Amino acid sequence: MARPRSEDKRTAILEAATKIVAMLGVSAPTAKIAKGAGVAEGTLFIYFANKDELLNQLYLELKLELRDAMMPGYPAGEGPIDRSRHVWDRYIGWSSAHPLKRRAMRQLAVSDRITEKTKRLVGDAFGEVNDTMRECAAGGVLRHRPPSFVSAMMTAIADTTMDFVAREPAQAKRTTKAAFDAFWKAVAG
Amino acid sequence: MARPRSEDKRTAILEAATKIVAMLGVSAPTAKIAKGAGVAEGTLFIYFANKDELLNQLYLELKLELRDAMMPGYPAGEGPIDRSRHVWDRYIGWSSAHPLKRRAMRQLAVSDRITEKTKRLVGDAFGEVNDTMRECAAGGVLRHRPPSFVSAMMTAIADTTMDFVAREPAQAKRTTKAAFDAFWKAVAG
Amino acid sequence: MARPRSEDKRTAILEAATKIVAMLGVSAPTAKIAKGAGVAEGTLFIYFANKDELLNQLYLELKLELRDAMMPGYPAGEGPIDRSRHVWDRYIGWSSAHPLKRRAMRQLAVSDRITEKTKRLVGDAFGEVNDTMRECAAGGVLRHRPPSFVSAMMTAIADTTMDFVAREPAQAKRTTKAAFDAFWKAVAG
Amino acid sequence: MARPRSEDKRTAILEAATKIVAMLGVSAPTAKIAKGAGVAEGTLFIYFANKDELLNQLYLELKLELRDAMMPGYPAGEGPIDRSRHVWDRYIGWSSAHPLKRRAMRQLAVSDRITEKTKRLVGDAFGEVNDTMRECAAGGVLRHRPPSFVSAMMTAIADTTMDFVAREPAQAKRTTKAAFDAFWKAVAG
DNA sequence: AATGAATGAGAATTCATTCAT
DNA sequence: AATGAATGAATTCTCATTCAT
Repeated sequence: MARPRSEDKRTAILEAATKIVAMLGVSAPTAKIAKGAGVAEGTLFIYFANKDELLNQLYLELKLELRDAMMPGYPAGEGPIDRSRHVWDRYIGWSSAHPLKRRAMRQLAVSDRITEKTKRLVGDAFGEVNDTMRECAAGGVLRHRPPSFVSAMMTAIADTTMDFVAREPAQAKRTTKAAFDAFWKAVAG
Repeated sequence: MARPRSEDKRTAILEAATKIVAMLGVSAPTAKIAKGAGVAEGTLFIYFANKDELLNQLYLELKLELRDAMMPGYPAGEGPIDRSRHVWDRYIGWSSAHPLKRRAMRQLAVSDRITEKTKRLVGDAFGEVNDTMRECAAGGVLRHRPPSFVSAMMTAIADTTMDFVAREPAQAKRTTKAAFDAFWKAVAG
Repeated sequence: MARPRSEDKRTAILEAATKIVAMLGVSAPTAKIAKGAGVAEGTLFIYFANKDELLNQLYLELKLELRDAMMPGYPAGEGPIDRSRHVWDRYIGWSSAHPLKRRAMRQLAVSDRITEKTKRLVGDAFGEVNDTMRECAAGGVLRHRPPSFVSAMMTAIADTTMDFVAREPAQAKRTTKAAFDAFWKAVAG
Repeated sequence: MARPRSEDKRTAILEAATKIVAMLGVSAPTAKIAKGAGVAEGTLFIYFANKDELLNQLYLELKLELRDAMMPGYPAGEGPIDRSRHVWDRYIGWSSAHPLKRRAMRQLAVSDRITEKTKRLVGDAFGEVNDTMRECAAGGVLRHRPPSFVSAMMTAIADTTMDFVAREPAQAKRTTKAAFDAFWKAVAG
């Protein structure tokens, strides 16, 4: 297990892992992931000590990417509903644009292979998002709950929304609109 | 006639599967499930043709049990908020009382091993629950969405709630109360 | 393992075994044989102590049936070629009429599960057939070989013939005729 | 590059398979074959995708080896009986020298695991042998039959011969001689 | 560093046989 | 006697990980 040399290969492995985990779950064979990345089976273990480390890294990177997609352009000067809407739209937008990433993230989230440490790192990374959520929820029934609860609520509502959008794409606009209204009432109403 | 097939053993296998799947996911070995049920490895395949059938049956039974826990005592004569509250309380109550069942249900739900047929059976079984949800949502922003969407929303919000209750049991009451208020505003507000 | 009561059941098991062994080989499961015979899995072991005994009995019965099909109507008064032709025709006739029995017999013959004892019993049973063969071969190049060798030769030539007839049924008559001529030349020429 | 795939190991697996299949039939466990070859159980599946492929390859290689043993030194200039005798001697010689190979070949031939494709490849490979047989049979009763029929007849007669040689080795010479005479009369007489 | 052959501990099933009913 | 549920060893094949090249 020597020191890895190519950042490209690491990225290729993580991208292949996204696809394969999305499709086959966390029990996806490392050999398939390596093949998808265009590297040899053994090479994977140069970049990741073992499969668990790969899965944890993947989860972390996906979550960080999602976070990075949510904040830019945040309308700090606007009212809470606009700020909330911004976060919501970004979340829905990123998830719709990257269905495999979303599916992989979910598979990882329910698996027992994501360590507490990884979960903590993810929590830390979402500090800014949570702050935003706190502001949005400042006047609502959840104002005394931890901000991560509000974030989780948004994620839960948005994920459910996307499941239905996937089932009935024709209603996408209306479903998303209604779901945001519901979410807004939930946190701020 | 030979020994009759024992309902007790079938139940024991399903109960063991609940525990093991909750802990290890759908890749839980059938050998461990059989051992947990106190039967031989081969016996499992007398009661379930293969692992997929076991997983589908388990999912169906858990969902039916949850449904049966939700409806009794439904206050049909009361106003929507009370009726809604009834369903919510029952859902939270059952899930808190059976954390392993809830966890197993989730593992199964995100796996790709639950067939469309099983999903349809579950959907049919929740007809009454969905009717209730439709009534509750009649005046809210989700009134034009399918009732199963409202049900799914409640499940999502309640599941998120329970995750936080599990993390901070001291705040259970307050968290649950606030979450119900949020849910109520979301669907009826 | 009590004493079996019904000869019908024994026969049913052997008949089912013929079909199943013909189709699946000697590794055919006893459960399938029992099902084919319309009896319970355990019943098979009342009539046959174990699978090996079933297979040996089956082999013996098939061979005896074949023998019984070959001798009746034997034209003792005719010349050797007619007598030989009689045996040949009977063998071809029986095998064509009972392709499953023939196939089962072959599967059993090449398996390692037929004991020496069974083989000896079969050899003894073919005494009369062998005597006939000795007479037929009396003037030929095989006259100093054991008569069972001549029998085996006929079986080998006839089996090969039937394989080709099965492949090209349109040529059945001509193939069979030519093969008999070849056989006759081989043993008597 | 990693270790290259070793031709030695492939050969060792096929040789072990020959022994084990000869003794136990096609139901011989792959684990035993691997052990016999001195490789790990999993290694077998690097060289052969699955058991069926192993069995088909084995059958093909044995048949090709037999063919290669039959033709060298073919006395093209001699008369038909000498040419025929050459093929016969080579067949008997190879089969006597490699009883396990012969037994394995038979087990495979009667099993249902040899695909049509493999059978066709074998048939193609025996084109030259069949041509020889056609010439030998040109003046006999089988002259209008397909040459593969004559080949099959020779194989059948020779196999029967070897069974008897195995039973009475003291008579080997005489039995083989008489059997060839019989064969010659059959095809050319 | 990169490769992919090699390993062997499982994984899901199957099946001959036993035994409670 | 007859049944078929119960058993658990055996079977084929997979896969994370190691290591010779």
